[in-house]
Amino acid sequence: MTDKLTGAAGRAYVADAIRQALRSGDLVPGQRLVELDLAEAYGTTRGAVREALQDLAAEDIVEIVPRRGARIRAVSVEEAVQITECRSALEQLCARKAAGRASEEQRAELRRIGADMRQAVADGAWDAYSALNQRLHELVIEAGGQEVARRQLERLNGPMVRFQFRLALRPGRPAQSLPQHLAIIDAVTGADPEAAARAVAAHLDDVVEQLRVSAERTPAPRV
Amino acid sequence: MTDKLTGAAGRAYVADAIRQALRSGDLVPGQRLVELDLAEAYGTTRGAVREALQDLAAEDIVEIVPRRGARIRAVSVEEAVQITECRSALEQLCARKAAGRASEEQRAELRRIGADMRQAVADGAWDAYSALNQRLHELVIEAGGQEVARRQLERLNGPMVRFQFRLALRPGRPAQSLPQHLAIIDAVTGADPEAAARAVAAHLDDVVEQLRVSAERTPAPRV
DNA sequence: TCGGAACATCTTGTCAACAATCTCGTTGAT
DNA sequence: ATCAACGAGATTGTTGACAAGATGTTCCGA
Repeated sequence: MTDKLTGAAGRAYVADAIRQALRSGDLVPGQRLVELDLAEAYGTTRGAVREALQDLAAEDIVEIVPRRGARIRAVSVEEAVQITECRSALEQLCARKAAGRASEEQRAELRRIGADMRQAVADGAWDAYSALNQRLHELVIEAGGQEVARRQLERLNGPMVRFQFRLALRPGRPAQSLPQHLAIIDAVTGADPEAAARAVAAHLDDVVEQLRVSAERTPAPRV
Repeated sequence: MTDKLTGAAGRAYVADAIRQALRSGDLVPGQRLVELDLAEAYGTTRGAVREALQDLAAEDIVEIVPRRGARIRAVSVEEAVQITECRSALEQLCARKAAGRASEEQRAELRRIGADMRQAVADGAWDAYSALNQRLHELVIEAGGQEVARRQLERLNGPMVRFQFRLALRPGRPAQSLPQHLAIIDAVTGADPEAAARAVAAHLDDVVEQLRVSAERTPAPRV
């Protein structure tokens, strides 16, 4: 860390750092992001920070209002629901394709993930479960070979980090979602496209449900 | 038009101008976009052009490679198919919602569009038909109230302009798509969510089919 | 005490010049 | 004739300074 991270390198670095800070809760929605502060904090130039903020704005993670700077965008429950519905539509597509064209290796990895998930829930290993969950979704998208859908889903997930961690915390949540995940795995490895789509839809409908319930119990996010 | 269009104004202006130029065929895939040339052509500064290019890159319309500048991105047929499949997934979602919650005004406008489309095909009024087609898709999204899906669909359509115009040119195309459009309208106005989703899926499956056929007849786009 | 006008400060937007890199045509050797 | 090395010109990347707008503070009058 001798030299300043400048230009393109700094741009990616700052963007990643902010995404990370959001995940870990160091940044909260509504918080102002002052270019010069960030530049000093991360050892870059204002230019690099500026471009990083543009990138994050394109991902709908921050909101830039002219002459007033950038702030972390707050995502309403209603918007989180819509995002999840879009995710559902796109992941159904991927799962359908994956059921039809996944390689034998991919099906094997899916089965392995299923077994590991059972184990993780039995052990109460929530971090491991969460990682497996993520890998499962990735693998379905990858096996579906839908590059375009993958990009869309990435964008969709950007603003959701805040909600995801609220959801994962709910007690009993892993036990509830486990059978849904296993159903997805069974359908894809069983080469049944329609069942795969239905399983994904059922899982994400449940996530929507959980979002709505969590909205009632949690105070509205501050702006 | 006395003064230079500077800053944010120029940025939006240049981005729009490039999108327009792409639609009208003045720019072709692979073409280099030199910052200084564009700045002079549109009467702006290099800075504004630079930012406009970043925006277009975020929309996947241009491709920026470091130190080598921006060029119009070429979209392969395979990618166009994937884009259309994603569109299908998202528009099915919107149509389902629209069937359930469209206002009476919106249903009335849909019926009107249907009638106008019949007329346009009967008259051979292809420009009018194309405009009605666009309005139909917009209206379904709007009636569905899916703001998130709308944004996603906008992004999706950016790189497709080139293919869209190739498709619309095919003789007999309007006559072929008319019944599909009418089926969508009937399902939405008839408040039948599943039929609406099926109708949208059928329409876009046909578009995928057309894309594949057109790929066989048209030489591969130059890079 | 409250409202608001004038001011000081902070922050973002813009530009022009400079630096770094790439492209392409030329030259010279094999 | 082919190829590689070279160099001039073209093009993008980066920086620092300045301009312009927003925010917050102080102070005065009612």
